[in-house]
Amino acid sequence: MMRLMARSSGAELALLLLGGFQSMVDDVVGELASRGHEGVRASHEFALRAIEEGADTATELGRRLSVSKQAAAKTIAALERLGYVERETDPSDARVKRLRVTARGHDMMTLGATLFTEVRDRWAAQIGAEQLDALEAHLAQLTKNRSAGTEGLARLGEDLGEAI
Amino acid sequence: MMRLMARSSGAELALLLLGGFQSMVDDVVGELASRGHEGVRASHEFALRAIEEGADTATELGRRLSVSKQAAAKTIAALERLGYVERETDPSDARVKRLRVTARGHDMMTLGATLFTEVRDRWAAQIGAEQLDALEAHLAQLTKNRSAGTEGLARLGEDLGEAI
DNA sequence: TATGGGTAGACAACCAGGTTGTCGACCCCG
DNA sequence: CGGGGTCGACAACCTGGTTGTCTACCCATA
Repeated sequence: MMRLMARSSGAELALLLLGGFQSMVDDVVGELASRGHEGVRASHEFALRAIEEGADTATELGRRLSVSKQAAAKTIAALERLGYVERETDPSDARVKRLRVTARGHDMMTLGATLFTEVRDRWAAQIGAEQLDALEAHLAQLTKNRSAGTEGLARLGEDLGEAI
Repeated sequence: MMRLMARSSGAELALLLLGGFQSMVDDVVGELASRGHEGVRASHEFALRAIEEGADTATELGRRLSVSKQAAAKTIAALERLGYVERETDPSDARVKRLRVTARGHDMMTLGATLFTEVRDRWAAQIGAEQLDALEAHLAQLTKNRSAGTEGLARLGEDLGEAI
């Protein structure tokens, strides 16, 4: 029996995709930390963006992120602790706690977006803008039948379990 | 202030990479489950491969996976429970429990590798083999300075935390 | 030969981020 | 005015990591 069986080319590709993702995220999160946003995780950025885009209650955030409302509530608690969102009871419906992204939250979102784009620009410089555009387009095509948006993030835990 | 701020193109790319990874893994794990390997996670496949390639003790597996030996021990326990590895005390060093991949373990690894490759082949059919090769080559180039191998997997939890 | 330093693995406590289930408060419709 | 559905809180639990501590063991050296 042969030892050291070659890693399948498919698995290689999966690892490469994961590595690319990790690389970007590590970079952005690290830079974010060094610019006054310690403790933030990429998930926070995505959740914050969802809130800003209208998911301004725990239940709705859970829906957008494809996660239970309890899980969303935990994320919100973290966001609140870090000063990125504020909660206040909706005057027109005493059941709901309305979420509002704070100024610091907006700062973080903006900086995060910028940092992500900077990484992408660096990549473009490295392999050529056309190549990177093509890579992105192909990836979009290959995953277009699945929910590749922010919702996908929610299933990361699950997929990670499966994936790591 | 404008609402609905566009997602940064960089973040978009990160999400695409993650989506691609998830897509492959979901596919493979699902197929594995339907072929007699229920309960296996992609991490198991990677850990098993590391064991087969020589990381045949808990401590060494931890090293390869960039994870604590305790975490490696938990993975090994899962692998053992699923019947993919066996442990026995090393006759020449009573401290170590030597790991051995079982026949079923080899089956799973082989099938997993095949399934990953099949997904890759499907992708090649979808966007063209040259395009996929180029995508892979570019990704490899972009991540070549980081440990893009199996070790990266271990940090998934961490990165996920950061990333989701 | 005794002893002590380093290593392997077991065990416990803990944490993060998910899950489900239950509950009280509340809205709104009939 | 009463009841069904929704919101958020709380509790218990799971998974897959972490650190710290402990015992058993190997090995080198005084």
